[in-house]
Amino acid sequence: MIKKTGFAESYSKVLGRLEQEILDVLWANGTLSGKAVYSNINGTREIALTTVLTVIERLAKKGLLKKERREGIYMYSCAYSREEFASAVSQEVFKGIFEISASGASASFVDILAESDPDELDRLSALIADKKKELLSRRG
Amino acid sequence: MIKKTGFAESYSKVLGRLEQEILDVLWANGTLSGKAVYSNINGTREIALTTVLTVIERLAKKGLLKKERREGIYMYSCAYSREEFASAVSQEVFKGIFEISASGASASFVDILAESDPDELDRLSALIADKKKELLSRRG
DNA sequence: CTTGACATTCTACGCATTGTCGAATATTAT
DNA sequence: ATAATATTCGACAATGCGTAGAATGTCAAG
Repeated sequence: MIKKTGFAESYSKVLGRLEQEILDVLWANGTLSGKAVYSNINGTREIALTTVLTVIERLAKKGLLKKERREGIYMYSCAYSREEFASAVSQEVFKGIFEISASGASASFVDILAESDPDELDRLSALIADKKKELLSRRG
Repeated sequence: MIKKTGFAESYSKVLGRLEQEILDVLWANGTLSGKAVYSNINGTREIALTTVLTVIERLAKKGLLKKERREGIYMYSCAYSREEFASAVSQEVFKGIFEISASGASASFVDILAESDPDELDRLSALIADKKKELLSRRG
């Protein structure tokens, strides 16, 4: 068991709230106009159109969204799938954590994975098996 | 293989540079005065004493450092071991990433783990097996 | 070609976090 | 008490995110 420390919450930030919402909407819907994204989010909470558009633009500028003009208006879509995005971010985050301590990380990973998506445990086992084979064949 | 995306670096930040340096010095040395921490870091690069002290204070305020007066001056030490810290931060970070995509995260985790510490793969297998048992017994 | 509706961009503020320090204050030893 | 040393305070810059009004651009109908 791992102690409740209270300090760690602040380090969990991968995406801001609105950024996350925007990506979620686009992952769910494929390609949408800025206004359509806004409509989705505004259905849930009060927010100004320009707020959503501003953050959409920032995400596009960062390369997370594709922007293309279609029949007069700009349409946005995610530049990376959920999985691609999670992979890329994970790589960096994991590197950072391993720099602190590799041993502490594995245990936490399994704990949290089991909590958030137990079925993934099997898939993870398979991934490890594959990776081991890969390593062996590379050496042998 | 995972594509180089370029956007992910910014999301890897767990600690700021100076924060990390300070914790590293204290993890390596146990308990030190602020000035001693400063000396360690100043040996590597130019920095003002007060800069180091300020960040030390912030870390202490966050609960990451313990502060106690000993023979007239304040001494600092890490409130958590490297492993504890990595665990706690990992938990939060993993939660955040799993919200995006658990499968993408697993793949990356294995990749990076294999790269940075291949022997940990076996340990990870064992952890998964244990966790599965744990889940089964909890249900059954 | 002008006008009005709608789309897009610009600019800017607030807040939080981190790095950076000098100045002010407190403590201690002589 | 005074000088040296230790500690705290307040400040500024840079960055990132959320927020949104103002300004500008686009385009079709009249």
